[in-house]
Amino acid sequence: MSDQDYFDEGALVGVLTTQPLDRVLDYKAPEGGCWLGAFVEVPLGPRKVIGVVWGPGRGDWDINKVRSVMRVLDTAPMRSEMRSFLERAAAYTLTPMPAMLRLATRAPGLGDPPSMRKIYRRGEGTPDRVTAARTRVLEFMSEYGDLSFTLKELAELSGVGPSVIKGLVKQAVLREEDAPRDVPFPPMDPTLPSKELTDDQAAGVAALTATAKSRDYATTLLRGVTGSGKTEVYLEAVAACLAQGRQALVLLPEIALTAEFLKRVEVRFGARPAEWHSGATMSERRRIWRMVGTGGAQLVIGARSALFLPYRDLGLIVVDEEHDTAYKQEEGVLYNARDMAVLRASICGAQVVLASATPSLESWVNAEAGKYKRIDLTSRFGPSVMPEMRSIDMRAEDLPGSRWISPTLQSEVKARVQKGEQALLFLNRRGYAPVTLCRACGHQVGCAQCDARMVEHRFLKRLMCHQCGETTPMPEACPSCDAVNKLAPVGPGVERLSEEAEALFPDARIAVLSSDLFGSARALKEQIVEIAEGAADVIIGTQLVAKGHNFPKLTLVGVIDADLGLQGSDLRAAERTFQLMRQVAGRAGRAEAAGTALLQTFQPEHPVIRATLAGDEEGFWRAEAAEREAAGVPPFGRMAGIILSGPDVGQVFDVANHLARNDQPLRQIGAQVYGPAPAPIARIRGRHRVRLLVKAGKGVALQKAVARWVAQVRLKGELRLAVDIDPQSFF
DNA sequence: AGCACGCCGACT
DNA sequence: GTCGGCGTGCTC
Repeated sequence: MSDQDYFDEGALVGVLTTQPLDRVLDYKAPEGGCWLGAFVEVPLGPRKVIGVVWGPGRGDWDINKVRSVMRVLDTAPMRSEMRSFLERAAAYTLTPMPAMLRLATRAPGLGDPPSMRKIYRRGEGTPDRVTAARTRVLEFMSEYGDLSFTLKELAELSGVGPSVIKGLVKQAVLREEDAPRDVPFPPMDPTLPSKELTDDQAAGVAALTATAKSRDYATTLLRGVTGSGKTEVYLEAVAACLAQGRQALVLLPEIALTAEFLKRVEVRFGARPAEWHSGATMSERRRIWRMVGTGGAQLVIGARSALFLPYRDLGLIVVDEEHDTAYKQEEGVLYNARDMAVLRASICGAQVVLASATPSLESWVNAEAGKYKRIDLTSRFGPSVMPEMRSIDMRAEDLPGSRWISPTLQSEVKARVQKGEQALLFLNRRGYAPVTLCRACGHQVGCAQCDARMVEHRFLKRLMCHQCGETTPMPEACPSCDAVNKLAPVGPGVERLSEEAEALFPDARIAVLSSDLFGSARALKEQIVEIAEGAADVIIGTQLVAKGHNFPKLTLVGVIDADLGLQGSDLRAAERTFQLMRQVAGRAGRAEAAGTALLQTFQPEHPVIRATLAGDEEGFWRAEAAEREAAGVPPFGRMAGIILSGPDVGQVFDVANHLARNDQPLRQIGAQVYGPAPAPIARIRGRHRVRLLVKAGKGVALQKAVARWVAQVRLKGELRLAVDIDPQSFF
């Protein structure tokens, strides 16, 4: 610690708290002084709050009102890497620092003294009677007695009930002691043997190990289809990192955090890692938070928020299934864990491994540009097995305007159900946002003001653009081919699709899988497991893909609307369709029955559709990249979403319109603003939500311009404004 | 975020 | 009279 990091008693220090005040507050250092990064308790109005010493005080507050830090907490100070990470993440996502600090202090009882628990040790006494159960406990204790166990652990591990333990305590055969609850995690052993590696796995491991030894920042895209052993490869990167004495973090989409995965980790390293997820109890969270800070946890397996734990020396972050949309936090602080992992690693000199069978286009472009290294694993089962893939030309199908399952797809589904197999009807989109399309010529009605598609709003009898808010009356005839009464909304919500499926397949068990329908990721995960085991014949879903689940009975995938995303309303729709195809390919290779994938499309000749059907990954990415580059959208341009919300629609729109009109700060960087338009979820808990979309060139200072732009409005009352840099969905 | 202050309706 | 509704504003 340098002199500048220490503050003598009475010196002015700046303290960052989690209170939403827009500045660091001045306090006097307490008796005994304090230091940069120290967690402190400070008085704020009538309350005590927790904060972090962020630097010297500014001295611009009335000195008579400046109060003293009450105490320095008995917690490892926040390291300078962590402070810069939070500052840079805040600047990137335009998040106020207090909200950022809240993310980083998501552990309960930070200010409490260490909590204690009872542990059991061998005592002096001898049992009055020797029973089989007592013998088991004593044998267990003589072998492992120098470790400490709680009542529950000791009972379970020696195979007796808790009353047996209590009985032995009474006779002083065992001794009850108080011990701190937050104890280090068992050490990981990186020297245990790995699984046998194939040549290309070994080459990948060698490359990642070399990077780990350099202790420099680097990001590697690890591509490998299902069954290619990418988990084995990145676990060796973890081993190399642990062998360097540094900590490692494996991020998984919440739903992929399974007992099965943890078992593999335990086999490789001989102990259970720390598990950080939404279901963790308060005391588990507290233990992990503390132990990560003191080095008592070497390996953390966690969901995205594990990125904000106070690691003492983080050397590796693995982002598994890096393409997964669950990495984007959509509430509160809006951040993408994959991007934040790269940021954090670049600050603390760690390496990042982005693992996926089907990388996001962003990562593919970064690897192509040489910003990321790239390791490709081929399947250990030979060339990847692709399902039989065909398009269904919807222009040739006889289908009324209100239905979406074509006769061809319908008969294929029926055939599978009769054989006792499963079929998945995949809707590449969440929520209800239909596209207006001509069933005679396939023309999609586009917006005259921008390049998005028009969406029908039945109750208004108008078409609306969800990007810029433009509306027109519902036309009678197709603007392209003049056919009358052929315009129809396509892309039904999952609920409407399930109604259609129930009518078409009355004897089949139909399950709807949509994240909107489940309260928690856990409930969704349970449902997925049941379905995988055969609890449904027809699955209707938007997102069960890419979660690492195996569906042995699934032999048919029908993509209801493969065209979504080909015209700009949801950038990633084509990407997700392609990822789904690859996932199905992986499953078809393992299941006994051959897989078939059918894409319903009005544009079978489109390059993206053709590459998807051909299973040509590089071709797909090149076609998709070309589309996005032409449209100037991410990753070839930058975007920001502004969501205004409040209980009064009119008021929300007024502010949004005011912002849209006063766009000078955006025009200065050549950015355009679209909207206001209803947000993806137009109303949440009685609050109306309206969105503005900003589109800018690649090299511009987007955040600064957006910050100056939104600073023009002062929000009164219930009105809220949130900025979403790099939004995931656009309509 | 909390919590106090403060200024108008239906209760003892 | 006064209990309490939640709008407005302050916290180093």
